[in-house]
Amino acid sequence: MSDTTAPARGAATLHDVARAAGVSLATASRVLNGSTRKVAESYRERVEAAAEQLGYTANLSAQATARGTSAIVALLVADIADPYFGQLASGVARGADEAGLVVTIAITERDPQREVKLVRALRGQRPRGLILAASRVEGPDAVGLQGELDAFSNMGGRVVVVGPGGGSARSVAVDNRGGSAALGAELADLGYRDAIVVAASEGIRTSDDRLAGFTEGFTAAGGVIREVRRAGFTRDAGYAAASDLLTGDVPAGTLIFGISDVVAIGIMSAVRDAGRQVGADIAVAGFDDIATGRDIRPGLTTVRVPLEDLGYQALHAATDPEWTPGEPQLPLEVIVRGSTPPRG
Amino acid sequence: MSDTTAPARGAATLHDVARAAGVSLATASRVLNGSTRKVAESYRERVEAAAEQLGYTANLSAQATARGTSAIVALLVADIADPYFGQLASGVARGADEAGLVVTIAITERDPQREVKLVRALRGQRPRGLILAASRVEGPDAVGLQGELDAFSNMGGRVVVVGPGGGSARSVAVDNRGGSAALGAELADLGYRDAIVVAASEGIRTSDDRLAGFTEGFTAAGGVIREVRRAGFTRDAGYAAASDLLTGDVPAGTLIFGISDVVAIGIMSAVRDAGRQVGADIAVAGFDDIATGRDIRPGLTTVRVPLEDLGYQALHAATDPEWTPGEPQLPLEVIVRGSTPPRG
DNA sequence: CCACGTGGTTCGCGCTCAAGC
DNA sequence: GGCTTGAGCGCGAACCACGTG
Repeated sequence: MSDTTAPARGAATLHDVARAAGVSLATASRVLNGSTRKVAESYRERVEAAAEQLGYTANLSAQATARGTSAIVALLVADIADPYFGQLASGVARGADEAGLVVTIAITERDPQREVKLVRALRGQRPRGLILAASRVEGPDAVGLQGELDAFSNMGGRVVVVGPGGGSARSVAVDNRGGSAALGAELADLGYRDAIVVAASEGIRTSDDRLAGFTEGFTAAGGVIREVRRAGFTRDAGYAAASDLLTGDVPAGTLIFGISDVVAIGIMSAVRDAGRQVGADIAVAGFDDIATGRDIRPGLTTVRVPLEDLGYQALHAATDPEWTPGEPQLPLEVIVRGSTPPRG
Repeated sequence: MSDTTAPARGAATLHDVARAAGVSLATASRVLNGSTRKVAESYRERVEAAAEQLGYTANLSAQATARGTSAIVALLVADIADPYFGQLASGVARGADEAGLVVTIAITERDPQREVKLVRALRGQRPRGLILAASRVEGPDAVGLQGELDAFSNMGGRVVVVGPGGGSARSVAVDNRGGSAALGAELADLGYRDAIVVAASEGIRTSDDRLAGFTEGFTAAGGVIREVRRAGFTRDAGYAAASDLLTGDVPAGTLIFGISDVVAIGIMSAVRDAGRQVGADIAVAGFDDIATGRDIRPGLTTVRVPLEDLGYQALHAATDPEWTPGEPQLPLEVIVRGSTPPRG
């Protein structure tokens, strides 16, 4: 008469379940945590009942050490409160859930040094995959990163970069150049002739590509890029850049293209705070189509990128053994809203 | 002449490091992963050098099984793309980072059944703490949840509920009632007399408290709640409720209070799509003060709750052994913006 | 001879998987 | 065939074995 059904301090172990069911550890393991081998129905039922009754849940850490591989995917973003990363993370989470994986998240705060440290720390978890959603994998800042990333790869983990990839990592990319070229062309068609671009620092591929594409599309259709301001990817950077811009002489009818929607929203606020009007006076456009762009007035003209799908694809790139780069190239779409009314 | 410095397939283990440094496992363990015991400087250096050179990082899973406790905190949110949860998660992540913890995140999609499954799955990780940011821990839906939560507690994990807590779980709460009472009073002072509230279902504490508080503050100052509509916590729910509302007769000067900013933003869009104007015509107010509320026009009147701090506190509630409920009650502040202009 | 301080050995954490009966 | 036994995953923490004073 042993105290079999004790709720126990500290989780029930597989051992407890096996004992309660009167079978061996291996048998219990087979029925509860998959295996190719079969086990007789009668045993299976007993084990399942015991597990249920003890509230057993496999200890994933132990499983991971025993199996040598974990069920974890790590996600690295610059700022989870930023809607861009939020939507992306949504897709990652959905995919992970479907695949029975758990996602751990870390925030770089856009600090390359911090990012290196985080990758190193995350490596400790031996995740199956690592998704980098906000990093420059090239350039001088990335020197330490590459080392960590390689170490991660050598460990058997898969590295996925969202955006322009580099090196051995898989990458899930968006056609930034093509999308902004289409945006530029469309806006020129609407009658805009003078544009200012608020971009990030040179060397940041996403920014460079969007700038290049926009320039291409806009000038080809007869527009002129008056100026390129260097800011960052945040709302406040956009606000500051535009505020500064507007202390100078910006004629009505000028278009300001923010390198991302978040930046563009900062620009819109700055325009208004400078006593100007968004739309007919100063037009604003962005890139990404975050949800907010739909609810602000005037609506924000932008290029829609299916962010959630992007995250979903990143997850699969990180976990599917056979995966071919640039699989389903995500469809981009120019969306014209009130922030860029047609210009006579 | 053994192949000591081999980069190795599959991560370097503590064993590798010890061998490379010519010491025992225990010594290597002592220098790399804390211990009360000392080890001679000469050994220490050799171990550290070897670890550095092999790119060693402790296997957290193995550590967790050996120690019997992990360095993980689990976070459960309804939707990570929702700015409310995004900002909250930001604070959780910051606190975790400071404490050397890793956070794993899961999305409930506001589905109670799903939530139960997730808690069970997360339990497998044996996290040190579990933060529930979006759940009703009371009511009929919560019956299964409570069981999982108890199991989690019995395992030695700490459960923290963001919002009105229940049962044995710690909770980090916001004074929803007081905040919305203040908001109601302030709006009545501005001259509003008729209000419609778009809330969530009855039984959801956050919604109930905000509704009760608002009613209290608004009526005490002479206002009248004309109607309470039941929707949900999403932008689309707010939009739908308000659209429906506006097919009926809603006189100018009416105030619509959305149970959260996200809902309020949906309401604003619906108001506009119905051909009405936000502000002097139909006034709108929300709760939370998400970042977007500052950038839309007119600005959204709301109650500011320091969401990031809330997340930060939740993390500490989940990890600090000595922690007293309702420690620093978070300061709330009514913020009046253009969506509720003073009414003659 | 007995503390003490420092390094090594060994067992076990909870689990999986290959080999045995 | 179906189940069990046993070895081992990477690590931590007792425990033991020395060498000093």
